[in-house]
Amino acid sequence: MKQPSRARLRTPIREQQRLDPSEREAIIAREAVSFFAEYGFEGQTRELAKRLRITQPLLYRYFPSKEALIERVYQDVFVERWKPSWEKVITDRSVPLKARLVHFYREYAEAILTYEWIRLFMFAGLKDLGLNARYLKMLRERAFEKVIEEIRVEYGRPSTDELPVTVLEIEMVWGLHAAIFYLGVRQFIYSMPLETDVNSIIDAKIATFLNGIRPVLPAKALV
Amino acid sequence: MKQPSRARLRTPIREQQRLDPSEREAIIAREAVSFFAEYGFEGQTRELAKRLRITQPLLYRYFPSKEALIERVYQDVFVERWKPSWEKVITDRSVPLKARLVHFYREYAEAILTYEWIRLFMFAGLKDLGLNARYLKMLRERAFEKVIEEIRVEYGRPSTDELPVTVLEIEMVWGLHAAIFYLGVRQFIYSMPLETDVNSIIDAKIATFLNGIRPVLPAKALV
DNA sequence: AGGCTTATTTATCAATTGATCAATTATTGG
DNA sequence: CCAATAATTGATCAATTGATAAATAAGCCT
Repeated sequence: MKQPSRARLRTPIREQQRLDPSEREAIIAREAVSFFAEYGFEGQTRELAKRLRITQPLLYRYFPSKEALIERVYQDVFVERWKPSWEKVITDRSVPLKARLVHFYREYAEAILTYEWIRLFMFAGLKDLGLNARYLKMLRERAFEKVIEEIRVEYGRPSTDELPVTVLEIEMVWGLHAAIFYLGVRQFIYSMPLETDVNSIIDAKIATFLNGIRPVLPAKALV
Repeated sequence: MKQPSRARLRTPIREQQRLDPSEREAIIAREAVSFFAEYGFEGQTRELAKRLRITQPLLYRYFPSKEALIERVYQDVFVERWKPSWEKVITDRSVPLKARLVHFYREYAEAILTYEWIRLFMFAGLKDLGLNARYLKMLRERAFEKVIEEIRVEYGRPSTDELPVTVLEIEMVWGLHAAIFYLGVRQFIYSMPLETDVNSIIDAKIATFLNGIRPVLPAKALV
């Protein structure tokens, strides 16, 4: 942080030190996201400290344990990156349904198709913890079920209040979700660069999805 | 470990010991598959030994290192479980195309939609090693490209020899693959039991796939 | 039965690794 | 400029963990 007051300032050999606690904490959390995404949660605290150019015990000044740091990573990646506005995008009936879905899924894909999100989510799943099930329950309530309700309305079918979402309907939405998620898996877990534009794939999948879901929608209500 | 030779034989409290080397090796390899699938490759050799009811150094009698044992696991799961007969199923033109695809994908799904296969594949991917890219290259050559060739023939399009597989075509196949694979992810990584029959999902996905791929096939050849 | 081969165990090493605590030093307020 | 606060480091602990070597003992062969 400090530049020796009277030293000739060539290349600043030493970088800053003694940061403001809130700043240091943010820096550690940010680097931890990148670090654990790369090495998994078995990544060593010493290695993380080295990347941060600090000593390993300093981590424990800011986080009581490695587990607490990992919890922070979950929070920053899986909770903070969910945008509540997406729920409004899905349900805004002043916009055509297909456009809404394209809007939502493009933005959602942009949020989760990152090295950090995809790998951390998979690491978390393999470790269990129930984090994934919890996240996907949230996703189902805030997105999947809303999508189905909007489709029901669009095609004049019974509301999901009258007739709960069926297994087949939810399975169709899962299929769309799988297609998007798998793009991330190919890139960031299999290290296979995509040869196509993500948005165009998403658009195509949504078109296929909207066609495919019609046959599995419940019959029109008897008014 | 030993059963006193003249002891009255009630419940055989201790099991056998001093197995034939080939048998012991097979037992270790089998348990290692299950063990690493559960805990990942950071699972400890002592823990594995405990599950095998043997001591940890004995593992090193049969495998020179932990890494060698992991290689064996890869071999047994990813190489041995691929059935060459599948390639004949795909290309057997005495059978209708859709039936062939259903046949292949159902059997393939049965092979990979297991706790061991799905989790080990994901663990391997996160660790890198290029194993996944290698496997998927094999899958592309032995299955994906054959599938596309058969579809081309079915619809009277140019052979993949004349006109190589296009990005859009392969992307369609990836989509089908993703749908199947993701069923395994939901079950064995997210611990979310499926509410539907796998085969019926596969059948539906194949139907959708065959519809969706028509528009992306290259134009008919000018004969 | 007895001895020999070798499968298996016991003991142990060296390197890691999460965590703790006291010493150090950068920075601020007076 | 100096002293107090506290951010940062150095030293170190205890538990793990992959691996090795010597001791033990199971079971086959004659």
